[in-house]
Amino acid sequence: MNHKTPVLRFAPSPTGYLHIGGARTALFNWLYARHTGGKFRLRIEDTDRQRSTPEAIDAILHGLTWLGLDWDDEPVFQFARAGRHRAVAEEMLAKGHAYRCYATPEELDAMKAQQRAEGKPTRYDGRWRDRDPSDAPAGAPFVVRLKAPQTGETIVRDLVQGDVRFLNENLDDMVLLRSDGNPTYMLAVVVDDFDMGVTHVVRGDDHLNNAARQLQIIKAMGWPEPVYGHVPLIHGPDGAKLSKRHGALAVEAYRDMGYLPEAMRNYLLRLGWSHGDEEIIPTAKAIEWFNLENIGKSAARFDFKKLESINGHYIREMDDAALTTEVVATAKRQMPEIQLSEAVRQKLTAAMPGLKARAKTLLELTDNAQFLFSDGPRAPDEKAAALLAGEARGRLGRLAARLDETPWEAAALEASVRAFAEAEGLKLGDIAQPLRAALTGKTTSPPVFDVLVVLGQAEALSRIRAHAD
RNA sequence: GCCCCCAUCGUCUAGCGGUCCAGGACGUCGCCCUCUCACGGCGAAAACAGGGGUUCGAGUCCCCUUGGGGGCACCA
Repeated sequence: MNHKTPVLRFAPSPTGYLHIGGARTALFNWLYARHTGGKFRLRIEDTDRQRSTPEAIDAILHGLTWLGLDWDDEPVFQFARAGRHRAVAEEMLAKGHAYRCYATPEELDAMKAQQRAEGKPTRYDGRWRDRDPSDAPAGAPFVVRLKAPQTGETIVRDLVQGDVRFLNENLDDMVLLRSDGNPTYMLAVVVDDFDMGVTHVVRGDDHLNNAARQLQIIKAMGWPEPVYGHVPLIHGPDGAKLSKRHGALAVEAYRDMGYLPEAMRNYLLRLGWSHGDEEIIPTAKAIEWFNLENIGKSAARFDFKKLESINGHYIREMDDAALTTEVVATAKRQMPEIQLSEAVRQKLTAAMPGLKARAKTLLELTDNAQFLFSDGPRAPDEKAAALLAGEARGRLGRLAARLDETPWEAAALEASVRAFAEAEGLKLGDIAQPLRAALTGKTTSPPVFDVLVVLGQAEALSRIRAHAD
């Protein structure tokens, strides 16, 4: 192992949004870089010209930014480096570590078909490996293949999975340069990692097999081996592979569902990494504690319930004013026409201590805060309407008269309502619930005396009288 | 088909040969608090996939089976 400052990288291919699995991989890389004082770099693997789009690049960058994962230096765009990749292929050719293969696609198909028919594994048989270059058909297209070792084994020393051994006889001579002169992924990754000085390759374990092949190129070039860490994939709630149907959403979908970036980081970290029994791990602690050794070896399922619980925790921890800003932003996103005045913002902030204990997401919080969004009587929902029927109207009317005389302060209001209940021979709940319904239009809310205070006397009384006789 | 990885409560996990009749968290179910719903507190049910070894002793090491997952392109 070397003693240079670690350089980590996240290398998404811009063929879609940043999904939750990629987000976690990015998080692990970022945490390790921050933990060690190393670098966290980005490389956009845009060599698939058909499927790569600028929109996807944008989505990935925005996703990372929302998650709070900042990167060092400028992102590297892989396609722009094709020339360098070609040069390395040439160098390998010159050193005898690679050779030209003139087999046509049809020929290779036939080869594979026969191997299958014979029940043998389908592998390139090395038909051009030792052929004299003068046999080459003049002017015919060719690919450049790695002259891979045919005996012995390639060992991936993985910090997560341990030593993983591959028999070289099972790895065929892979293509380095396509017949159109463009590099393959295997070549490009190795060259870029080397040029970027990448010391630690942390990525999904769907790349574990690739690591062996990439190692063969690295060895042929005599380059230093990076430290590998292949992280298990995340599965959907049903245990199946993550798909759009369940969980493989763009990270920004989580923002839209009302999750906080800090909560996402905590949840994602805990999904596959542990530090004893610690569950609540704020980012500062995460940076302090993170290591590659404690990454779990098995795939994890995504569990919204736990995410919600952690999100609720961070909401409760969050500053009231900051939360108000989030609520306003959420309300605007949901109801673009809404105008929330400075007065409303102040009420929201004042009510926030009571509100935030009752919400697990920003969506829920915003929904529960709606009774503060505008003045005027509330249209009660079905359950609230039931509480406002019958005797409640008369009681509310008499209560309003009493409240009119009460100092507008929580303790005094509570004393007043309790006295009223006693005078009417009621339990506190018998009047508090209709009161809540009149004030908020709902059957649940923060403590009703706090609601009275936040609303202010005039607004509160007007809402009560709207449902009183 | 071939190669590779994985396997502790429903879920995420702790456990790195004895201190584990297996601990924490989410969820679930009780109880307490209480003006509602939450928050908070207390408590309960709930797991070492199966079979062989190794060892005085195995959740922890080895092998097999089973079950999941990933990879086998001139895609990344």
